[in-house]
Amino acid sequence: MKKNLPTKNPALQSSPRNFFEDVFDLVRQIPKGRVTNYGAIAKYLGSGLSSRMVGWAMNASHGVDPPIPAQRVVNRNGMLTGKHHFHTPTLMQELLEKDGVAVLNDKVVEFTQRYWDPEKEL
DNA sequence: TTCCTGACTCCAG
DNA sequence: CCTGGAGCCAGGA
Repeated sequence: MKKNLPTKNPALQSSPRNFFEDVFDLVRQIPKGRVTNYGAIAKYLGSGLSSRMVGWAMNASHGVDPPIPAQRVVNRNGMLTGKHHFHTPTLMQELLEKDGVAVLNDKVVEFTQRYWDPEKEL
């Protein structure tokens, strides 16, 4: 029993609803101008999760309402590894800059200062 | 069912 | 400092 969800998103229909729900919910809580990484989300959400799963969830975040600020999730080095999964390869950076986050060479500038740790902030 | 792949991370060399 | 391999969990072929 994990289907029959009232959603049009196929990813949400055939997967553990909690997982996506939790990831999306947490990502939405990332403050504007801050960023976090996949591992931190995985760790915060629970023990069994791996960072790959978080990226996998982000892959399903398109077309979700309310929108997911997926641009605020980068890898542990602050690099925009997921940029190619956006509508355009430059969209992720553009969204971050709109958030007031400078990006240089696919990396978040001053990543350690911008870093937002859910375990500490929540 | 087995095998491959992935928006990641850690550890060894 | 950089590279490579293993671990990770779920989904698709």
